[in-house]
Amino acid sequence: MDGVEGERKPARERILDTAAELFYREGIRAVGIDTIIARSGVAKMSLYRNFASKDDLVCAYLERSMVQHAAWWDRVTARHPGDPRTQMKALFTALGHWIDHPKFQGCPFTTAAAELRDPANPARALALAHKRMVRDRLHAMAVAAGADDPDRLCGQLQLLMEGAYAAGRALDLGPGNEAVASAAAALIDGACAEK
Amino acid sequence: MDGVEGERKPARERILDTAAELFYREGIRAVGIDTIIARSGVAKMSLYRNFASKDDLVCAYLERSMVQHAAWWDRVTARHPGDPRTQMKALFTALGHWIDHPKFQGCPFTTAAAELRDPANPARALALAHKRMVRDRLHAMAVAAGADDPDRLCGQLQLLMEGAYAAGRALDLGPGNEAVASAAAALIDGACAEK
DNA sequence: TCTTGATGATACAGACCTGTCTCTTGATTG
DNA sequence: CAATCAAGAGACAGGTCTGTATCATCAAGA
Repeated sequence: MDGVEGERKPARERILDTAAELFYREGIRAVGIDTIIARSGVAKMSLYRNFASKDDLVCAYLERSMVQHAAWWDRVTARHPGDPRTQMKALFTALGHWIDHPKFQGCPFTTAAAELRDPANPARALALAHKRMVRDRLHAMAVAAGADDPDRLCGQLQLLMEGAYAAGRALDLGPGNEAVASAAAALIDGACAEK
Repeated sequence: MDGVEGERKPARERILDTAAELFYREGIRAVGIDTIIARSGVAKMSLYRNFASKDDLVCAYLERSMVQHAAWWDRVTARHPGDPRTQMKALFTALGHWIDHPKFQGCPFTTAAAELRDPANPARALALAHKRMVRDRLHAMAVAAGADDPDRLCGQLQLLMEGAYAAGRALDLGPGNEAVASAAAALIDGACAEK
């Protein structure tokens, strides 16, 4: 309970930490239960006592990623309170930096959806739900920023966001850093022109 | 002996047709050799006589997709000879329409790269080579269109292109059709304005 | 007719994956 | 000390996957 520094984390957390890192870096289908077991130093039964199945573990990984993503979003926008236009630009600038990070491997939700095509897969449903949430938050910001056509700007920005995730290290393209921020600024300024 | 008269549908072609459809629709890792065999009505040994391995079949699928993509690109740009600016816009308008097609399932190369993370995988190398080729063609068009900063415009457009592929049916987002064309037009006009 | 080559059908080997079961260890608590 | 319970270790079952080997079929041509 008291989470002392020297103490080992509970099995469930070690499993989830390891699974998250491996799923993100190597892909969900490419990482087997046995690998997660070995890397987290946990018995197989400890995994299946904490998670009903691999699918369940994947869902836990995505749910935790959603929480982390929301925290990142809030952190960035909180730096420009009451200024949605600058908030939007700041999100894309931050995204451009994240793309250049050595650990960047694309969007975990987009990747999960690409790997898990079955519409009935609960992890896929989570990934789609996350994208809808992002869309809603972008739309609200576009409205708050006074865009002439918030739907259009929101759609354009989400295209750009997905493109930034796809074109990063995952595809070994050149530095997307500058292009992300500049494209977002061009679209935002174009859509919020004074009239 | 060598006289390759075109027989109606050699086994090799039936296999490649079936594999391409299944790989694209359901994913590469999700489709097994046995499924391809059953769906194309071919013996397993006929597959392995024509393709050294599943990896080899995946490469053949991607290589054929590259040819088809290049043909599509040429078809669209040929409608506006000598007008690179309109050519670029036409490419994104066409892309917006393709996204709404019922069979659209994202970019086959991006998906392949997402599924096959091993840097040594030859199919992954093909996917990355394709993206570089697209980048080069876009860059040449940006130069020809007289963009102030061709590198920047090229980067922005490729971000947008990847975003359009990712945000289509694969992620169940709203109609990207209009957003794709309008965002491209905004970026292109913005980059070629002062001249 | 006999040969030859391509293809279909099927069994099988070996590897890997998920998920279950049993046995043991070690820490906490009465 | 004794009881209890979470967790480690590892065997195992049942399935799927890739790739190989064997045998049967069928058509074309000398």
